[in-house]
Amino acid sequence: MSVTIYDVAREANVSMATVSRVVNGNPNVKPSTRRKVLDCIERLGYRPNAVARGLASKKTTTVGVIMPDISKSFYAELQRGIADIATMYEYNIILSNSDERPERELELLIDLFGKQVDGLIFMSDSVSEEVREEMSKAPVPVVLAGTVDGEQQFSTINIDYEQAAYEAVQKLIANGHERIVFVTGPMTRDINRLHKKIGYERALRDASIEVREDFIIEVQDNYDNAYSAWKEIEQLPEKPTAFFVGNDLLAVGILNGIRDAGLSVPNDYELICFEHSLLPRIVRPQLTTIAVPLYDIGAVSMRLLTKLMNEEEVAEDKVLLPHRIEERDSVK
Amino acid sequence: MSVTIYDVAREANVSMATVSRVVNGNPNVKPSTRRKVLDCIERLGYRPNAVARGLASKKTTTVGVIMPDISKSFYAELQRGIADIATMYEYNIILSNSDERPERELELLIDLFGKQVDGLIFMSDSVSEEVREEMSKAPVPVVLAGTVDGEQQFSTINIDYEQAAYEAVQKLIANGHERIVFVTGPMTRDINRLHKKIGYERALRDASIEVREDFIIEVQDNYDNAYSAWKEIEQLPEKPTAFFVGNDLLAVGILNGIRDAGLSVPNDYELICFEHSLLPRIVRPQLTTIAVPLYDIGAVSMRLLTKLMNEEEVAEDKVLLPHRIEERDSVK
DNA sequence: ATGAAAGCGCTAACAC
DNA sequence: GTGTTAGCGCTTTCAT
Repeated sequence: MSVTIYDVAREANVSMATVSRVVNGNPNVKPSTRRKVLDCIERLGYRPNAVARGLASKKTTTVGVIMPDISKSFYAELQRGIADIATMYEYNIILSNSDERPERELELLIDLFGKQVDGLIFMSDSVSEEVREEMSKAPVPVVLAGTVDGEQQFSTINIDYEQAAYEAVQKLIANGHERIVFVTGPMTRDINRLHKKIGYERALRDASIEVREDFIIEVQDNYDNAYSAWKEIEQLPEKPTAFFVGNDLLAVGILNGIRDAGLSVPNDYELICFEHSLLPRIVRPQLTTIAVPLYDIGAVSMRLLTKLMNEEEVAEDKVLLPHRIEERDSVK
Repeated sequence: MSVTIYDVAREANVSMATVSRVVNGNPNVKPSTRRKVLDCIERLGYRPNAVARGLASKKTTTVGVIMPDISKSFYAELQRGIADIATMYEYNIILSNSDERPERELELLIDLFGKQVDGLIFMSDSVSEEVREEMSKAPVPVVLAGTVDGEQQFSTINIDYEQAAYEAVQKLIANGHERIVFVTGPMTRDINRLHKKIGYERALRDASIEVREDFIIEVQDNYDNAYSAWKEIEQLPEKPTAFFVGNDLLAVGILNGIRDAGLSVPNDYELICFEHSLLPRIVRPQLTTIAVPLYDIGAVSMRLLTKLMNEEEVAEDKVLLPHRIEERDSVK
């Protein structure tokens, strides 16, 4: 077996309580004793067992993170923000992918609470009823990162997606466009249905432009689908002149569709989208976007979670981080 | 306090051992008793405490994963493969980023072993001496995923980078090129110095082409640096005619440099690179690449780890997965 | 400043 | 088939 606190105590001729004190930096230890203990720890190669510590102290210094899919840059970037702050406060992260399946999300919540995480960060594109219920009786603090909570029930870090969408579409309108197609991921997602779409419609209405259902193109959230969607859009009886796209991957699909058809952005079509990755800077023309501070959303979420776990006062637990429009070459 | 196994036992008029048995699916329980216990569990809302279980059983059903940076698509994709197999075998994952700093890697190893993970997957671009030493005395199985171990000491899942590089360069040579630039991330990384570079050189030598140091361009591993590197390459006294690039992000940097200078791929230059993400399919022209099965590397690594953790026999613990050349439009 | 002792919630012999 | 009991390795009162 490996060396325990008890072995150290015996070796140093002190009680395990004293060893525990020096390991935990408790000041109530005479310097000479501390040195002696430290010495034995070193010599025996003692490493505290975090599981035993967790059982005794009821703190695991571990937080759970549930997200749809780490292989999507949106979440990977958020995760990096979360992880850096977690490191700073000395928490580990148990990361799991839900693929946005509510049953799976529920399973994971139960699993992670069972593992006694000290807190949880949850990401998804909607909060289902079962999930809401389970999170309501969570034994530890929960914060939603980059995730829309219609009920405003949980602590949440986001940007104002609706307003951002509004501004993007407004920009297109200011450039003289009236036939603006909205290309979006599944409308089953609250973020699309309740925010991006609403912002799009509000901008049109404020400019007295009719909202046309056939100008709202819903696709599965991947590059190939967006690329094929272009063919559908090409057939539209009334031709659009501009695109507002829900994210950069879809936007590049549309862009490539346009370009492979021998047409040009921004001459034949202007386009603006949300920015979640390097893509908008990498393609040609570079895309004008609404930059989403993903890393910051993750970092702020984790910071908030640390406060909640420490039972510190928090001024505001529903925060909207600023976004900005990144002017590049897909809009004149 | 929350409900414990003891509460359930009392409520069901059985011993905690029996409750433990039904919770763990031990068949030595009379069906009627099982039903009664299950009923109380349901009624009291009992959830097993995984920390206590871990302390008693010495198994945490948690594995540690150390990687340089989850926000890089290379690692995110690997991680997805790891995570899916982990889910299948009911392990959780503690994920942490090392930024390739050996001190940090060491810290994380110690931290994760302290948390009593049942196994560990390690990724990095080199295995430093301290890290090697710590992993050698690991209390649990370790496997390296997508990570070069010069000493062949640890279980490892990889592709044959050297051979892949060889084939890529050979392809360029077959197309008549003699002045082929190798653009690479830092040579401090074993994978670049010991594999990709060697494959490049071997291909040249086998074709009796001189290896020129000024044709090996080392850059920091990001898009902007590759983009600027183009300007440096442009100044080369002898002009290259083709590029072999260490990864797709760097390749796109070079590609954009070329195109923004008004030149064309594949007409003015041909280019081939390793493929780690969607990028090669997304840019125009689409890039000819060596496809690396990242997801599979992750999945196979995790599968191997499960066997090791179960002390099953493993036929081979150093595996090279197949790679293939993906013909697209950056090579004629 | 230090020690003794009682748990934390569970598993795993072992006994019946 | 079920109960008893001794830990797992630590933290945390409470004494001293």
